Amino acid sequence: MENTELHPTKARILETAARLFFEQGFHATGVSTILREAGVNSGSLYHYFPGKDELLVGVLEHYIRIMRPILMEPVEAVVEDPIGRVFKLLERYREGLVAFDFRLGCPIGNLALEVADDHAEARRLINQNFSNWIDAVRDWLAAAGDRLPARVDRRQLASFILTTMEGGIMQSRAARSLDPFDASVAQLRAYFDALQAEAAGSQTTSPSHSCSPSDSAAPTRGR
Amino acid sequence: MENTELHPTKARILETAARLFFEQGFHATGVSTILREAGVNSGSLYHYFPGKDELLVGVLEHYIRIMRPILMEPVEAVVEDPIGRVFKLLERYREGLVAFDFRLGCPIGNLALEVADDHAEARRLINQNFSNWIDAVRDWLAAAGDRLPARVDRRQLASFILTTMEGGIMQSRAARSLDPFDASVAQLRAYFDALQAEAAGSQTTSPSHSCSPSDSAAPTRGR
Amino acid sequence: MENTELHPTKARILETAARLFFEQGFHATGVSTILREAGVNSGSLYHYFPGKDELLVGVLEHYIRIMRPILMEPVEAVVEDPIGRVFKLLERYREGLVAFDFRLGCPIGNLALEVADDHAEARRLINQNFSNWIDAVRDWLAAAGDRLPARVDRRQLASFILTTMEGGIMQSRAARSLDPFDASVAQLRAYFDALQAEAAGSQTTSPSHSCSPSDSAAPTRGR
Amino acid sequence: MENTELHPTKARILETAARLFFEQGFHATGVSTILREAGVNSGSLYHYFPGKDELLVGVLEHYIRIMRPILMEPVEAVVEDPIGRVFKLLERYREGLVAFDFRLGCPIGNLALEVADDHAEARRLINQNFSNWIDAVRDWLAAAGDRLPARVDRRQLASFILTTMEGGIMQSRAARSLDPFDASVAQLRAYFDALQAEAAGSQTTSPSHSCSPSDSAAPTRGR
DNA sequence: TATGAATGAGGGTTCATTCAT
DNA sequence: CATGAATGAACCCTCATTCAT
Repeated sequence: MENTELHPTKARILETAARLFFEQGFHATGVSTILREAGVNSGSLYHYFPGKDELLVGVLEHYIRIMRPILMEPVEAVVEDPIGRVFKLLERYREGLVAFDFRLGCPIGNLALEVADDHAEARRLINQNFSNWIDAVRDWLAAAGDRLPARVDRRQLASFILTTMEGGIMQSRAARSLDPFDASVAQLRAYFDALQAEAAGSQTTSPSHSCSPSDSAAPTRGR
Repeated sequence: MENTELHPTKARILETAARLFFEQGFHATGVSTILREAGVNSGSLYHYFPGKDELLVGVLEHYIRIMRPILMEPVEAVVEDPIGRVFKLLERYREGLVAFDFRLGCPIGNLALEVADDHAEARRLINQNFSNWIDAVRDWLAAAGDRLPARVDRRQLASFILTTMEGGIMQSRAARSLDPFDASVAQLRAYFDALQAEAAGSQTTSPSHSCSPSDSAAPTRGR
Repeated sequence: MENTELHPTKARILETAARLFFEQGFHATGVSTILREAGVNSGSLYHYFPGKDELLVGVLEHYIRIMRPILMEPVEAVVEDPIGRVFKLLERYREGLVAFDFRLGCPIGNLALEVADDHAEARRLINQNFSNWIDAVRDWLAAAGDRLPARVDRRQLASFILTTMEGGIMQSRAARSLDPFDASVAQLRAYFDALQAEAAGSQTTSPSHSCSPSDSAAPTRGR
Repeated sequence: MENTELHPTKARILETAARLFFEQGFHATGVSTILREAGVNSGSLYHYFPGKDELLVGVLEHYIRIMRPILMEPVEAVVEDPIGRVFKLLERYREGLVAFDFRLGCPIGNLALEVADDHAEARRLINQNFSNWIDAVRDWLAAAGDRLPARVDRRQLASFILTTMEGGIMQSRAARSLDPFDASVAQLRAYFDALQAEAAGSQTTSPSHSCSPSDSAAPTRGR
């Protein structure tokens, strides 16, 4: 569905740049590498993008377009339970860590720390990516209804989930081990358990279909 | 105390490189910039370091040396309460965000995402930095004794605190706002409250000097 | 009246290129700039002109076409006296210097020094432009009849007037001041006065309607 | 004498750039050509000059340094008569036209029309070159004493000589013929004759050692 | 005719590094 | 140890031009 209206060459440039920025970082990726791997020559790239910075902007807009279809919707298709979706999403990132041998994490997180300061528009779009991610998760949390205490701000909690993902991935990449990621997710799970217990305690209705700690997406190895 | 045994030129190179890698990132910092700002010339740099990569290694070792004296010890000097120290430390990073207008966060976190994949030794040292950070916090948590449930792995929890810091900073830099950082810290605080409540519930001893949620370092604005 | 038979697109290309070559020089003007400012695309330009060099040729032919209508004829319409026309023409260039803040001078002169060596056809047309300019002024001088000494070659003198204009403009642009131009014109005026005096001395007829030095177009400031 | 204190590499870059800018113009000369012909590689050039623009500035400063030793002093060594020096100097430029087959003229004049508008510092130095040239000639004219009328501003007249040279060269290059240059010099000579006649007429002393028109450096062919 | 995507050589410049002094 | 000139590959980008539609 993505890039439907885009010129194929432009789409190829965008996808190649996205991949390389993800794999190597923005500064470490030379334009010539993008050109070679996209099978395009320099003039064409600069026909579509004024410069490397604008290509970065294009990549970040690309991520905004694809986030829901390739990240949230697959999770929603597989898991029904709102809170289950949260941990399923985290599991996806966990799988990515394994699949790419800890060398890749979250493309937005990488760019956030590398380029945000110097590129105003890029920073804005990185923030937009984060914001959309949080909003999608917040919608799941909202769907959890009274299974979470009313006092808990759903958007703050969603932001905390993003925090857990990004912070967990950062440590696991450095450690080349799932342990830190799993540890963080386990603690988040414990927090959710406490929240659900609190919500259940302050209610008259039956605390049905709770997510038990035991079906955690992240088995807390090394505990 | 750091760099006591270092040649002053080497120390100047190291400190300049550390600052510039922090401010601009590793790839975005040219060797010539380091030379200019350190007031040395290339021959001197390459006398002390075989190359830019090894300079990065030196910087990361430098961070290992200074972490406790400039990060943990000041916190310990100001706050006595073990759990209070955790949130005081987070407050330090919060102050850094404000002081540098959201353009600087955690130097190790930046490098972790930018260079970890390609530099084996750098990755190892980044991990060592994280590990030392976690161990220091774990020691504080251990000092909290039975104010936290026995079932909670102290090191896992310390790692989760690092996760909260790094993930919160990443979002706040992108948002150029304290809100995401504060939101994450507020959720962490809520988790700690739950843990302390649980620990207090399963005990006969008096739950003295608990850190109440109200003295949070991070006012949860925008909730 | 110019470009009557030209296709409007071709005319627009020509006028835009002429303006940009004048403002920026030939090499400093990119084809893409011409395209953008003329509102055409590359295919159209290369439909009308085989390349940038031929566009230059077209521009020089364009100048040949417009020189008399926009340069000589307006002068002739305003001034009747043949010698007066010479200095009126120089005054026009003086006004151009002021109007464009010394950043523009004579379009042909610019191209003469920049491209004449490498473009045979361009050099020929630049020479043709100079030649036409000189011929027009020679006609004026011829109309002055015996007010100038018979021994003076009218075409040589006309060439010297072109020399004065080009050399004066070159210096005034460099100085960002009218002084050098005015100085050169003042000296030329003095030369004309001497010539007219000589002619008057060797004649029996009345020295009517002489151009007195006092109505000089170029007030000799800074003398 | 020039470049005595300059590093040999820097001097070679400067001389090569000066020659190429002269032969091809500033924009038409690629940095890579300068590097190749100077036998230097890019890093070295940028070690001495921040960029191509500053190299241009260096070249113009170079011209300021060498103007008197290679232009004025040889003329002074050969010709004693002050006014004779003026026309000897013009003869030198005439010889240059012939020697380089009308493809080279005055390096400063070329740059004046090509780059003056966009490079503030270059424009200033071009003006300085012109100014120094004029001052040197003015000194000769001053030495002519009462052989020229007192009413004639010596510096204005010197500027007019520069004008004659630049305007004459421009036309001769376009024409690939000495005729325009010679024509302009012939007219200038006629003007000088008139001035000297005027000066002689208003004096009691004998008009000794006048430069007669017949010993003109520029035989007025094609008259 | 018009359109604008594609071409690829070359533009000026910076890079990390080496090495003679 | 220090100096700073030298190296040349690589950087991002623009150039004039071609060509399929």
